Amino acid sequence: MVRVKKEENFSDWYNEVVEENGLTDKRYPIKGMNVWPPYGWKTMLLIDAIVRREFDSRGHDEVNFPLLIPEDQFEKEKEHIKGFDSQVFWVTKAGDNELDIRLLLRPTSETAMYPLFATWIRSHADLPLRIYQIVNTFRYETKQTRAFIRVREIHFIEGHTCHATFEDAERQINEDIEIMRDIAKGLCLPFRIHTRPDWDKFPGAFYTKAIDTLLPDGRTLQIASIHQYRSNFAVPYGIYFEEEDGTRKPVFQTTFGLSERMLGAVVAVHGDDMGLVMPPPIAPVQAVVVPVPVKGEAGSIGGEAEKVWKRLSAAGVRARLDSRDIRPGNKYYEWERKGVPLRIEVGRREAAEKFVTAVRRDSGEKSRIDGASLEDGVKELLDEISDSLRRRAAEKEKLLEKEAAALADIGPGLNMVWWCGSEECGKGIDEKTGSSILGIPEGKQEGSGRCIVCGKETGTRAAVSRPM
RNA sequence: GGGUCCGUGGGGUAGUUUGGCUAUCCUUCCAGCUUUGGGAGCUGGUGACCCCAGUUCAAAUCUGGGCGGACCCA
Repeated sequence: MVRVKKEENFSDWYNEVVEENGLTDKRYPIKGMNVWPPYGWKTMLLIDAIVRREFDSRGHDEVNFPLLIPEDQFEKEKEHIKGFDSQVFWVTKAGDNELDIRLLLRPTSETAMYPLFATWIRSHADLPLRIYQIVNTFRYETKQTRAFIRVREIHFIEGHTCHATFEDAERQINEDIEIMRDIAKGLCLPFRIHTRPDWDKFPGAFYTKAIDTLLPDGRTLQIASIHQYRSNFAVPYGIYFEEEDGTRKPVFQTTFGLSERMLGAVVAVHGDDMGLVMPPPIAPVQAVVVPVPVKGEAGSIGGEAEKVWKRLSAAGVRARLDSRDIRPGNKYYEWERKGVPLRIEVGRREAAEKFVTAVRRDSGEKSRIDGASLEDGVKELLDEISDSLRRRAAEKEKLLEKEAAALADIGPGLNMVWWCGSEECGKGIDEKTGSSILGIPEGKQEGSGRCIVCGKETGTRAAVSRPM
């Protein structure tokens, strides 16, 4: 098998690395619907655990709504249905009978939840309502699919909130950004926030803020999005509440969506030519203990390695003992490809002198951890690896950002341009360069310049890139 | 929406043009021997022509349909 280098052919490298190291199995015979094997699923569950921790600790409650939505219920918000119409899976038959009211597989759960919200919310005392769910959603992608990044069955995390005022909904959006910061910290991923142009916002939304990450090939990947709905859904779905003065008003709503794309971004950003590099907070195996036996002492060295493994497990480190009867070099190779952050070697020297050898996946650096401080030493190293991954990713990301004064300057990476704000010029960039406007970046609106397309004076900066 | 190409063990492939022997090689997996501080070696073994129909003495190979996949253009 020819190994592909990451910088030479990112696309092939990605496909190979996710499939060969047990993150996904693409052999299931439906396009865009892949199997989660144990290693990949465990990683996703660890990401989900961080998500749950961040939502729960801020008072959001987890729920679970049905997969199927009746057609009439789906169709109440006109923009929304228009946006999803072409990619909905339908259930039209049950057994031999045609259904009177067709059912669809949720492409997202607004229209499943909102009729219930209308019954849950009576008065201002019921607000804010803040819930989320982690479920699979379905979208019939016709374009090329890619593991974790473009799929038809999506591992989706959706937060939904209802508020008494627009301002309170805006506060929620700021909190969503905080939640995103904390989740991204666990993934060791940098990200940027872009307010999407009007023609690219979520169907039915008032506005959309997207969380974008730069991939090493200079494209961008949207890993999350935050939507302000105002009362666009509350009115058609009848989600009204009674104010203290007795007046009846529609609620203000927001949503926050995340998905397995986060895992795709982790693979793309941190991986290298040897394979995966798993950030310690989400690594299914944080440290693998490998005995290095010599003739006649295999038994005692194996025993030492087992003790090390048990101590680490007891201390809360996700550790694994690899006692298979194959040569140590073979084990190193396998676990490196799987991206395990730390390898702990226990051989004759270690056993005799009461220490272990730790080898970092991110840098290859070897160090000696004294037996007495094994647990603390390993945890410290894992933290250092996380910090170093964050630093390295942020540095690489910064290199991908540049100024573009003319259309000809627009290339791979994140291009910062002046934009007059018109749809014509915005879409013109796409037509002429193949890159499109991601949106208005957070906190970069200073000074003024001439629109990169029409030359009109403007104070608006926009980020332009090729989306994945 | 329009077009092009492809489907051979778990993975990667040869063979298809010009129908014909026990379907090639690498890897994975299993067993034994052997070995163990960076992917060991030897021997043996398991395992495949996407599905249906047709042409033919004979189909992985040709024809039609289906299913699945990849790519290009709008």
